[in-house]
Amino acid sequence: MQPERALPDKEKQFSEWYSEILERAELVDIRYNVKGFVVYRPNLMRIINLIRNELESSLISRGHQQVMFPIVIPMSYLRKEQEHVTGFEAEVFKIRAEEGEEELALRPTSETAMYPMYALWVHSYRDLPLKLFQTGTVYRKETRATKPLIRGREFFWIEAHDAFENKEQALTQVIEDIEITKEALRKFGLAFIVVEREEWDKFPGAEKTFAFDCLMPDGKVLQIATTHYLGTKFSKPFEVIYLDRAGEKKNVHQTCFGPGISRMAAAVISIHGDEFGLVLPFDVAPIQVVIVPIPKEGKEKEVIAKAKEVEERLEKIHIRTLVDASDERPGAKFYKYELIGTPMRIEIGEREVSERKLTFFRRDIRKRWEVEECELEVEVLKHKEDILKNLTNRSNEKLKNAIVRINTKEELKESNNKIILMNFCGNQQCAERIKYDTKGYEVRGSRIDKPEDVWGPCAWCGSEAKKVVIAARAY
RNA sequence: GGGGUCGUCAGCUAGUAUGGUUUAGGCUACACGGCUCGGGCCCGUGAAAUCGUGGGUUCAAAUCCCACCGACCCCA
Repeated sequence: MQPERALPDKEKQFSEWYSEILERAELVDIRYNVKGFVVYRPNLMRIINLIRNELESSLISRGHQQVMFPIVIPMSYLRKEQEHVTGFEAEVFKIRAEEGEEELALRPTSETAMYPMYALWVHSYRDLPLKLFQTGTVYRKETRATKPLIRGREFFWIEAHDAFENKEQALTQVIEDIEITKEALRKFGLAFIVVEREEWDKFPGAEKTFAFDCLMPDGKVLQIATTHYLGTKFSKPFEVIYLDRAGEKKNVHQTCFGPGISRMAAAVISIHGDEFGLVLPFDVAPIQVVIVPIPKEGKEKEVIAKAKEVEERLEKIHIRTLVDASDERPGAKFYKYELIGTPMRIEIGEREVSERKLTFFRRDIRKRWEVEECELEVEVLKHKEDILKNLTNRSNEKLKNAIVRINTKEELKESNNKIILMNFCGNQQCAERIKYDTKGYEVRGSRIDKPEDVWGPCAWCGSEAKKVVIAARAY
């Protein structure tokens, strides 16, 4: 082992670790040289597509259909809902209009692109619910420092936009969106908290906003998905109206759900990774098992034949397998697949062939062991589960240890890289003071996955607390 | 919006203070050949940089000056 080639310590120097892993594992290339825009390389796209498929099939199995809307939005559409424009206009990329044409915006999100069409498509309660999603990029002209996959001016996500007859149905959808996200994050082994955002911190134009936050290694939280109840705030200006069973005109109640694919990838990379590179659970691993043949002079054929045989057996049980028979040295291959996070490795050399054994290696714990060849399938499937369990436990543990309860201003000021649980008065001014006086702690909202009862006065201002909230530094 | 730091092969960089023996050097990666193969071997050879762009000063500019472009950081 050559320590000088290991990555920096993830916990101590997260930024350095993150930049290096993105480059070394060939995930992104930042040399495109436009602020906030990076190139996604094949190793990243394969992970991203697995995340994307997971979410898309989950949406489809719950009655959504896929669409694709234009990337440009006429400014007049964007301006139809007042709070919405106000929230986004500053960071919209505009395409200057030619003489006599309308100015266009690159979509910062697609409500105002989609809802004019919804108005044309929805006439009757029979057209509802309307559940559509698209996968694609959106654009926001961030002025703050950008970080690949975490804060870009272009990002890749899914947005599902649903329309219902009434509030109850819409709120049921919000719960379903939360379920979809939880399900996916469990497959990725990521710990999370779900919060309802404060009144002033909602998505521009939403009645209610719910968000998923993951804990990054530097103690900041990363919002990786949101779902919003929009009420009739958009259906009024966009006139998305249906006739109900009594023949009465009604505005639809809408929801929108935005799981961030690039941010989920960032979370998987950051939360599971270590000083040797990525650590991927099976469900997001482009290669799940890599077979490294170890040739000895004169025995190459037997070794390769055995490797191929093992590969075939694994493919039969739908394991994404690769035999790396290139002429690099075995050691170089070991490091390479550890760098890109391949969860399991099987080494096959002369010894394995003659003893009818296989040498296994697990990326998450970096341990080797031997099993009888006949145990192959059982062993792989067993460890597939075990790896996910281990990553989940680790990640849950870190989240649990980061959450602390505080009761006073002083405790909050002294907190460092913690997720704070505190009583809160509910005032925006108070939240702004907190952010200003504590080097960036933001009130993220109240947990809905683990609700808490108020146990004292507002930890900041001392007045009566209305709720218990999470406060954290955030990306 | 205000302030700062920095642009040299694909990556990391030496050289810039004091302009001139530097054919702009090294390590990694890359290509070819050899030797190997149970944790990134080793040996040899090669290719690779109009020193971010444009202008200026000078006998002479990567080095000094100006402008622009780009990246990064800090503060509001």
